[in-house]
Amino acid sequence: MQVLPRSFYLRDALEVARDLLGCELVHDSPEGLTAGFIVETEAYRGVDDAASHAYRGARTGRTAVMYLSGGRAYVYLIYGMYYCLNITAGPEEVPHCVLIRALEPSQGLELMQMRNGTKPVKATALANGPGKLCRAMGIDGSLYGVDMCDDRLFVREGRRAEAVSVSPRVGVDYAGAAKAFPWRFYLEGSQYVSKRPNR
DNA sequence: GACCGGATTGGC
DNA sequence: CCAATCCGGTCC
Repeated sequence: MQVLPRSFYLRDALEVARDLLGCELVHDSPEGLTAGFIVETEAYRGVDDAASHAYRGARTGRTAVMYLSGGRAYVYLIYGMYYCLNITAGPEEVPHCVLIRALEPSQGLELMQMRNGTKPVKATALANGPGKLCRAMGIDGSLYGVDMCDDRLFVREGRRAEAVSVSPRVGVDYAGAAKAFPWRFYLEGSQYVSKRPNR
Protein backbone atom coordinates (compact mmCIF):
# COMPACT_ATOMS: atom_id res chain seq x y z
CA MET A 1 0.00 0.00 0.00
CA GLN A 2 0.99 3.59 -0.62
CA VAL A 3 2.88 5.46 2.11
CA LEU A 4 1.11 8.72 2.87
CA PRO A 5 3.05 11.56 1.18
CA ARG A 6 4.12 14.87 2.68
CA SER A 7 1.17 16.63 1.05
CA PHE A 8 -1.24 14.54 3.14
CA TYR A 9 0.07 16.18 6.30
CA LEU A 10 0.31 19.75 5.04
CA ARG A 11 -3.34 20.39 5.94
CA ASP A 12 -5.45 21.40 8.92
CA ALA A 13 -5.18 18.90 11.78
CA LEU A 14 -8.94 18.35 11.66
CA GLU A 15 -8.72 17.00 8.13
CA VAL A 16 -5.60 14.97 8.82
CA ALA A 17 -7.09 13.47 12.00
CA ARG A 18 -10.23 12.42 10.16
CA ASP A 19 -8.36 11.02 7.17
CA LEU A 20 -5.87 9.01 9.23
CA LEU A 21 -8.67 6.74 10.44
CA GLY A 22 -8.39 3.38 8.72
CA CYS A 23 -4.79 3.98 7.66
CA GLU A 24 -2.02 1.72 8.95
CA LEU A 25 0.73 2.95 11.28
CA VAL A 26 3.99 1.02 10.84
CA HIS A 27 7.13 0.97 12.99
CA ASP A 28 10.09 -0.89 11.56
CA SER A 29 12.27 -1.26 14.67
CA PRO A 30 15.43 -3.27 15.42
CA GLU A 31 13.28 -5.66 17.47
CA GLY A 32 10.92 -6.28 14.59
CA LEU A 33 8.04 -4.75 12.69
CA THR A 34 4.75 -3.84 14.27
CA ALA A 35 1.72 -2.20 12.69
CA GLY A 36 -1.89 -1.36 13.34
CA PHE A 37 -4.88 0.31 11.76
CA ILE A 38 -5.63 3.71 13.25
CA VAL A 39 -9.07 3.70 14.88
CA GLU A 40 -8.96 6.83 17.08
CA THR A 41 -7.32 10.25 16.75
CA GLU A 42 -7.54 13.76 18.14
CA ALA A 43 -6.75 17.06 16.42
CA TYR A 44 -4.70 19.74 18.20
CA ARG A 45 -4.89 22.98 16.31
CA GLY A 46 -1.94 25.03 17.42
CA VAL A 47 -1.83 28.63 18.54
CA ASP A 48 -5.61 29.10 18.91
CA ASP A 49 -6.27 25.79 20.67
CA ALA A 50 -6.13 26.05 24.49
CA ALA A 51 -5.55 22.30 24.74
CA SER A 52 -2.50 22.40 22.46
CA HIS A 53 1.08 22.49 23.71
CA ALA A 54 1.58 25.22 21.11
CA TYR A 55 -1.24 27.39 22.46
CA ARG A 56 -0.55 31.11 22.04
CA GLY A 57 2.49 30.26 19.96
CA ALA A 58 4.38 28.49 22.74
CA ARG A 59 7.74 27.70 21.19
CA THR A 60 9.86 25.47 23.42
CA GLY A 61 12.22 22.56 23.03
CA ARG A 62 9.28 20.20 23.16
CA THR A 63 7.04 21.98 20.66
CA ALA A 64 9.81 22.87 18.21
CA VAL A 65 9.04 20.03 15.81
CA MET A 66 5.45 21.25 15.40
CA TYR A 67 6.69 24.42 13.73
CA LEU A 68 8.38 22.50 10.92
CA SER A 69 6.30 21.45 7.93
CA GLY A 70 3.86 18.63 8.75
CA GLY A 71 4.54 14.91 8.70
CA ARG A 72 6.95 14.40 11.60
CA ALA A 73 6.65 12.49 14.87
CA TYR A 74 5.98 14.60 17.94
CA VAL A 75 6.59 12.16 20.80
CA TYR A 76 6.47 13.26 24.41
CA LEU A 77 6.48 11.67 27.86
CA ILE A 78 3.33 12.01 29.93
CA TYR A 79 3.01 11.38 33.69
CA GLY A 80 6.63 10.30 33.74
CA MET A 81 5.78 6.87 32.41
CA TYR A 82 3.98 6.79 29.07
CA TYR A 83 4.82 8.19 25.67
CA CYS A 84 2.27 9.75 23.35
CA LEU A 85 2.66 9.81 19.57
CA ASN A 86 1.45 12.77 17.55
CA ILE A 87 1.98 13.38 13.86
CA THR A 88 2.53 17.03 13.03
CA ALA A 89 0.29 18.70 10.47
CA GLY A 90 0.06 21.94 8.55
CA PRO A 91 2.73 23.91 6.71
CA GLU A 92 5.84 25.38 8.29
CA GLU A 93 5.06 27.72 11.21
CA VAL A 94 1.54 26.27 11.67
CA PRO A 95 1.95 24.00 14.74
CA HIS A 96 -0.95 21.60 14.28
CA CYS A 97 -0.70 17.93 15.24
CA VAL A 98 -2.78 14.77 15.52
CA LEU A 99 -2.62 12.53 18.57
CA ILE A 100 -2.86 8.83 17.68
CA ARG A 101 -5.06 7.38 20.42
CA ALA A 102 -5.77 3.77 19.47
CA LEU A 103 -4.88 1.07 16.97
CA GLU A 104 -6.26 -2.22 15.76
CA PRO A 105 -3.06 -4.32 15.73
CA SER A 106 -2.32 -5.83 12.31
CA GLN A 107 1.28 -7.05 12.40
CA GLY A 108 3.73 -8.10 15.10
CA LEU A 109 1.12 -8.95 17.73
CA GLU A 110 3.52 -11.27 19.48
CA LEU A 111 6.16 -8.54 19.78
CA MET A 112 3.51 -6.16 21.07
CA GLN A 113 2.52 -8.65 23.76
CA MET A 114 6.16 -9.07 24.71
CA ARG A 115 6.74 -5.32 24.98
CA ASN A 116 3.68 -4.96 27.17
CA GLY A 117 5.05 -7.62 29.50
CA THR A 118 3.07 -9.73 31.93
CA LYS A 119 0.61 -12.19 30.51
CA PRO A 120 -0.98 -11.86 27.07
CA VAL A 121 -4.05 -9.65 26.80
CA LYS A 122 -6.81 -9.57 24.21
CA ALA A 123 -5.87 -7.90 20.92
CA THR A 124 -8.47 -5.24 21.66
CA ALA A 125 -6.53 -4.23 24.78
CA LEU A 126 -3.08 -4.10 23.21
CA ALA A 127 -3.14 -0.59 21.75
CA ASN A 128 -6.41 0.98 22.92
CA GLY A 129 -4.94 4.16 24.37
CA PRO A 130 -2.16 6.62 23.47
CA GLY A 131 0.26 5.34 26.09
CA LYS A 132 -0.48 1.70 25.46
CA LEU A 133 -0.04 1.95 21.71
CA CYS A 134 3.38 3.57 22.08
CA ARG A 135 4.43 0.79 24.42
CA ALA A 136 3.17 -1.90 22.06
CA MET A 137 4.73 -0.27 19.00
CA GLY A 138 8.06 0.43 20.71
CA ILE A 139 7.69 4.20 20.26
CA ASP A 140 9.62 6.39 22.68
CA GLY A 141 11.39 9.73 22.91
CA SER A 142 14.17 8.60 20.59
CA LEU A 143 11.68 8.95 17.73
CA TYR A 144 11.03 12.63 18.45
CA GLY A 145 11.16 14.54 15.17
CA VAL A 146 11.42 11.48 12.94
CA ASP A 147 10.12 12.10 9.42
CA MET A 148 6.91 10.11 8.86
CA CYS A 149 7.64 10.17 5.13
CA ASP A 150 10.76 8.06 5.69
CA ASP A 151 10.85 4.28 6.16
CA ARG A 152 11.34 3.80 9.90
CA LEU A 153 8.01 5.08 11.18
CA PHE A 154 5.26 5.87 8.70
CA VAL A 155 1.59 5.58 7.81
CA ARG A 156 0.26 3.86 4.71
CA GLU A 157 -3.13 3.53 3.14
CA GLY A 158 -5.25 0.87 4.76
CA ARG A 159 -8.98 0.37 4.90
CA ARG A 160 -11.68 2.83 4.07
CA ALA A 161 -13.10 4.47 7.20
CA GLU A 162 -16.74 3.49 6.84
CA ALA A 163 -18.45 5.32 9.68
CA VAL A 164 -16.66 8.00 11.67
CA SER A 165 -17.93 9.38 14.99
CA VAL A 166 -16.76 12.49 16.81
CA SER A 167 -16.64 13.53 20.46
CA PRO A 168 -14.83 16.00 22.71
CA ARG A 169 -11.16 15.23 23.30
CA VAL A 170 -10.09 13.18 26.30
CA GLY A 171 -8.28 14.57 29.34
CA VAL A 172 -8.28 18.25 28.41
CA ASP A 173 -10.53 19.66 31.13
CA TYR A 174 -7.97 22.40 31.66
CA ALA A 175 -8.66 23.85 28.21
CA GLY A 176 -11.69 26.03 28.94
CA ALA A 177 -14.14 26.24 26.06
CA ALA A 178 -11.88 24.09 23.89
CA LYS A 179 -12.51 21.06 26.08
CA ALA A 180 -15.94 20.72 24.48
CA PHE A 181 -14.80 20.97 20.85
CA PRO A 182 -15.63 17.77 18.93
CA TRP A 183 -12.10 17.13 17.78
CA ARG A 184 -11.78 13.45 18.67
CA PHE A 185 -12.45 11.05 15.80
CA TYR A 186 -12.99 7.29 15.99
CA LEU A 187 -14.31 4.43 13.93
CA GLU A 188 -17.90 3.79 14.86
CA GLY A 189 -18.34 0.42 16.53
CA SER A 190 -14.63 -0.43 16.70
CA GLN A 191 -13.73 -2.62 19.64
CA TYR A 192 -10.20 -1.23 19.57
CA VAL A 193 -10.86 2.35 20.68
CA SER A 194 -9.75 3.59 24.12
CA LYS A 195 -11.96 2.77 27.09
CA ARG A 196 -12.11 5.81 29.33
CA PRO A 197 -14.04 8.21 27.13
CA ASN A 198 -17.81 8.09 27.43
CA ARG A 199 -19.30 7.00 24.17
C1' DG B 1 17.26 26.46 41.36
C1' DA B 2 12.58 25.09 42.95
C1' DC B 3 8.09 23.86 42.15
C1' DC B 4 3.98 22.18 39.73
C1' DG B 5 1.15 19.31 37.17
C1' DG B 6 0.10 16.50 33.23
C1' DA B 7 -3.29 14.91 25.66
C1' DT B 8 -2.45 8.01 31.09
C1' DT B 9 -2.98 3.76 33.10
C1' DG B 10 -4.06 0.00 36.17
C1' DG B 11 -5.02 -1.36 40.67
C1' DC B 12 -7.96 -0.97 44.83
C1' DC C 1 -10.89 6.83 43.64
C1' DC C 2 -5.93 7.46 43.42
C1' DA C 3 -0.88 6.58 43.14
C1' DA C 4 2.96 6.00 40.00
C1' DT C 5 6.94 8.75 38.19
C1' DC C 6 9.72 12.39 35.95
C1' DC C 7 10.33 15.90 32.54
C1' DG C 8 9.19 20.39 30.57
C1' DG C 9 7.54 24.82 31.53
C1' DT C 10 7.27 28.60 34.48
C1' DC C 11 8.64 31.69 37.76
C1' DC C 12 11.86 33.31 41.28
